[in-house]
Amino acid sequence: MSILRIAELTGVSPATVSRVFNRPEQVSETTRELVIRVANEAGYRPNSAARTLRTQRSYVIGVLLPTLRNPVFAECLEGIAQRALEGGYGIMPISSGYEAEQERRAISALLAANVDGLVLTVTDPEHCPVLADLSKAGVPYVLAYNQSPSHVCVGVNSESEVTAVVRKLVANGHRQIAMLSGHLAASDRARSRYQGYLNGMAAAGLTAMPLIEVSFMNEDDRTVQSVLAKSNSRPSAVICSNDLLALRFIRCAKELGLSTPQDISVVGFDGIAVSAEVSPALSTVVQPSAAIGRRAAELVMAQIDGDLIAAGSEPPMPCSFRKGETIRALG
Amino acid sequence: MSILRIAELTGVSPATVSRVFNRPEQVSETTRELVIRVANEAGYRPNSAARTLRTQRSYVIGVLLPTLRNPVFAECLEGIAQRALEGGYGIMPISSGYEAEQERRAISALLAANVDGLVLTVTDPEHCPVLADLSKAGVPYVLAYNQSPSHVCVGVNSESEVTAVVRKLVANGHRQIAMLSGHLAASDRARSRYQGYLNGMAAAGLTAMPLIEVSFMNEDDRTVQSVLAKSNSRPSAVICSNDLLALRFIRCAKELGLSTPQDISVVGFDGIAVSAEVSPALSTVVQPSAAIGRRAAELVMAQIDGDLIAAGSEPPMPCSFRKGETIRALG
DNA sequence: CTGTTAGCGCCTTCAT
DNA sequence: ATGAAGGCGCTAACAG
Repeated sequence: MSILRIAELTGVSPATVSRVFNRPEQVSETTRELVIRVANEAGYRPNSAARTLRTQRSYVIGVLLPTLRNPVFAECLEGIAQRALEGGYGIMPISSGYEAEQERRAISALLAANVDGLVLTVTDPEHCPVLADLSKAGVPYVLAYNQSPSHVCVGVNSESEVTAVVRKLVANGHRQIAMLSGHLAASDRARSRYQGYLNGMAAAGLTAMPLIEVSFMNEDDRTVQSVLAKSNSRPSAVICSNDLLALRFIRCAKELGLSTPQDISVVGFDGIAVSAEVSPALSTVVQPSAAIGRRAAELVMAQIDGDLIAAGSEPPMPCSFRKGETIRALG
Repeated sequence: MSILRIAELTGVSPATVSRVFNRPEQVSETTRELVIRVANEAGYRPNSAARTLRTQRSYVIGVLLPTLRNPVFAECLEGIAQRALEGGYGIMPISSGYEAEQERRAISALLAANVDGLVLTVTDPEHCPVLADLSKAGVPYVLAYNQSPSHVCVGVNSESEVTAVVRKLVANGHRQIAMLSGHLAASDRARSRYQGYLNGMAAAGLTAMPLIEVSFMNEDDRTVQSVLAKSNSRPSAVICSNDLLALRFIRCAKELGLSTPQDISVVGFDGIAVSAEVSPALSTVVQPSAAIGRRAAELVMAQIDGDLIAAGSEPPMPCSFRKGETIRALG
């Protein structure tokens, strides 16, 4: 069922049928209505491959995210998908599992699929060969969550947000504040959040405690427990670099007989929906994940349309703080 | 950078270059290596739109899921994406938000994008116009989570799983067992789970309690509270039709001063990762969501390859039960 | 406002 | 084992 068939059926030329779908205003109302009616009756659908081949536009945005098992990325993906759809685009997502090798493979698959642009979250935007490949291929892209002066990025200011959390904890009487994070090497977000922690502690005139670094995906609750075991140097509050980690930490502490927030205060980062549904509700920095996704999609679409967007020109999006129930005021 | 350019560069014909990528065994080793080397140096990528136009295969699977905000679907999507990638396919997901109108729109967008097949979860497989559209369009599809004798479905046997839960609760001394669910109209899964509850109660010779039906997306904790308020008829255990609901229920109960499982036992359904990380860890029926996604993808790919798969021929996948910490043994 | 024409890049008989 | 040729369905000049 091609445009030619519709042309036959209506007695107009294929070009006119094409115009009806692409530049309706150039076609007389009579013809237009005729064509539309016949096309509907015939169940005609324009063939997107042919259109893509001809116009060199696939109307597909590729998406590369670390994982969908962390709701923060799933929410973001939904934002991307929605905004893309509104703009007439489809999306093609792949997860990288935080692995450089898979990142490569994924990008390669996405480029092979002729995507017009990409939204992605990479491990390290500063040393990332795939990004170079993309510019070389001339495919516009936008980084989500990553922060880097050399690329177009959509995200929040993790650093200052965490600094603000430290300030808040200090205001609540906390002095022994520790930070729990996944491997810093695996995420620039983790690094900025840690930096924000260091800044906050310094600003408050406090000594930063050693970073508690866990591998997150694995079950290394030991590390955490060993830190909590030394009751003399135990932190009174722990800032976790994401909500999933925070939830796990709370559970882990509880197993050692420490309840939250009575014995230890906990703050997360991300604001995933479920962390508000549990009890105690997690106190956390809420990132606007869906909005980040939407904005990122918007920026790729703009670039695809030829707009030039300067690296670093996108202001950080605002976070909100969810008070929750996992911070206790001391003294 | 087309196949013609590579042909020029190597001095062979375009046909041979094409063969190198599609039927390498038909090309002499010397030529093959030459072409591959040159293609790599030139950064050549086959153009998928052209291939699709020629072969009538897009190597894209469309995916329609209710939402990604429920991790159960995000996990499933990841499974689909992985398996599809392994099979050389990309995926194009859209969420329906549980709304029939959006379902229509999404399917239409997906068909317009020339997908070769679809994996989808619909509200009601028995009265679903979009499914009819799909068969009419001749596009193979597989339902995930839905259960229906008239379509190819991948999922679990919700009904018997819930019945087993009732049995388990009864074995733990529970008699007053209630069920909490989202709107039955919005989901055939919810309906089967409820049916499983009814069956289980009947089998145990117990009187089923009135279904507690909430709208889930909204904040109608009132309904729940009003049920818990009547201390005389309060259930000793509540089966929730999904984990998110269970988590919220636990929180809700706690606000009324009822702790889980001391005052009330709770069982979920889905086994989303996060429900194991909270404390108390949720007792729940664990669906193999990623595996469901993988299998569904596999079945669409098989159908795309021409295999005929009979409706209802796919056996339900096995669930496991996560013991968790939200069931208390009575008496 | 509408028709004619010429590819977009690839695959695939058919021939050699 | 390789080459030549046609066409998948559509759109964008260019005419008229």
